[in-house]
Amino acid sequence: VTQGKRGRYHHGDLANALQVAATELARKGGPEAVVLREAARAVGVSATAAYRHFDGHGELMHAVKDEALRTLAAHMSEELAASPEQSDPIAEAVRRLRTLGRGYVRFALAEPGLFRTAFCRGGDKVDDGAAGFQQAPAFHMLSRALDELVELEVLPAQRRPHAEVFAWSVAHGLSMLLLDGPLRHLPAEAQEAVVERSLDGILAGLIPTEP
Amino acid sequence: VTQGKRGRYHHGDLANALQVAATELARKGGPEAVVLREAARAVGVSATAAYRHFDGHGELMHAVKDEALRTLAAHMSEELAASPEQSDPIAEAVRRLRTLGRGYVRFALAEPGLFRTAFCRGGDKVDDGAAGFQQAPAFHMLSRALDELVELEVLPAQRRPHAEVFAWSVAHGLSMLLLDGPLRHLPAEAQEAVVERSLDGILAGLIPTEP
DNA sequence: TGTACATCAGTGAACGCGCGTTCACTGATGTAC
DNA sequence: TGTACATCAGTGAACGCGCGTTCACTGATGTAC
Repeated sequence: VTQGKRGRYHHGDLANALQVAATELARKGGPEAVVLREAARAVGVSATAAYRHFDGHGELMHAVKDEALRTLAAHMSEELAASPEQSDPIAEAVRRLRTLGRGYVRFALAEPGLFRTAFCRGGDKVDDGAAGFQQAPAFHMLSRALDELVELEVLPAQRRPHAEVFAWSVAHGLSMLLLDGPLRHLPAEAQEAVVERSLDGILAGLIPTEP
Repeated sequence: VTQGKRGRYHHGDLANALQVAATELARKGGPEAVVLREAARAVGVSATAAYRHFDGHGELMHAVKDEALRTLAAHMSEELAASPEQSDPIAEAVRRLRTLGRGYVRFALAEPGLFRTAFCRGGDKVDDGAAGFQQAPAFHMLSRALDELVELEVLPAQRRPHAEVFAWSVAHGLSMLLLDGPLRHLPAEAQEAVVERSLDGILAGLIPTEP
């Protein structure tokens, strides 16, 4: 695709450009800010042009949600890569689970617009079935960390079923409460304390410990 | 206040009537459905009349959020009263914690419009400080149940701080994931399983158990 | 008990807004011969 | 290599919508004397 030519009639990559612009709107203003006309304006194209590439506002929204979800997963991967690996395999598996959870909440706090958009209502494809979420990259990372804990025999096998949902619920709920909920005015240090305590709760909820 | 006289010029209880109507809109359609003009229409009054009693849409919204929160707390209380009391004090405290959590999630699933409205953005008073949420009735019930567990020495005192936030996060996150999130298409029985497993997680996360 | 008048609680018309979407169109591109 | 023409990817004007809010107003209520 040629590029750089200004003012050319055929954009060449409009679908992509619109999605990028719309995602930027979401980043700055959350799901309500994802406005088809404004994305077109940002790209320098008439609103109508968007209809060549998206079925309408709903489809554009869905594309943005997808990208937000991918960005969340990428952020979690990065945090995983950034924190030092442990030599002890158990400590390493635990570290992964913790880091994944912390990455989730941190992303929510760092990119509230994208996070809200990723989990807002509407803009769903009809065909995503009951278990489609299991293909989500973030979910997959979480599953692998939990499987590892089972293999290392620190997470008892009978606690394995639905463990993802439990861990996910903690991270997600905490994110929402800190972002838009009753915890939204907590000072930064209290926020951190609350996050770490909740991560403790995930681990304690999964890994048996003697009193 | 006299009532029953139809078509009288002075309503007598307009503020209340508008709040009830607006809450009903929220119940049926979530926060976006809370429309000042529609609430006025439902009461049979001009839109302008609402401005005698509310500063505008934001204040009406705030009133609805407050009521939704109170309804959630009431629902949790009811579930508590409905489930049989245990004679063993420890079992009883555990049952309370579990029932509270289950009541929270069940309310979310039974009244999605109110639940979403209770936790939507916007419509906040400026004066609710950093710790205002601790006065919320639902939070208070949760705190009491946790205090009881400490007194009975099943919840170690060093785990007490922020325990509310952890428990709340599980219930809230699970509710959101089931309602609008990736778990939204889970069949009913899988939903129940996931709820119970997550409640297990709350308890295991707080109460030490030997392997 | 009656009357004047301030105050309260409504009315209805109007405004501006920006959205998503449709319509008939036109300029650019690429392919067949 | 040139030309005719189908197709593709844009344009710009227009529509209807319903919202929150403001404005000047009027009917009802209650109080002072």
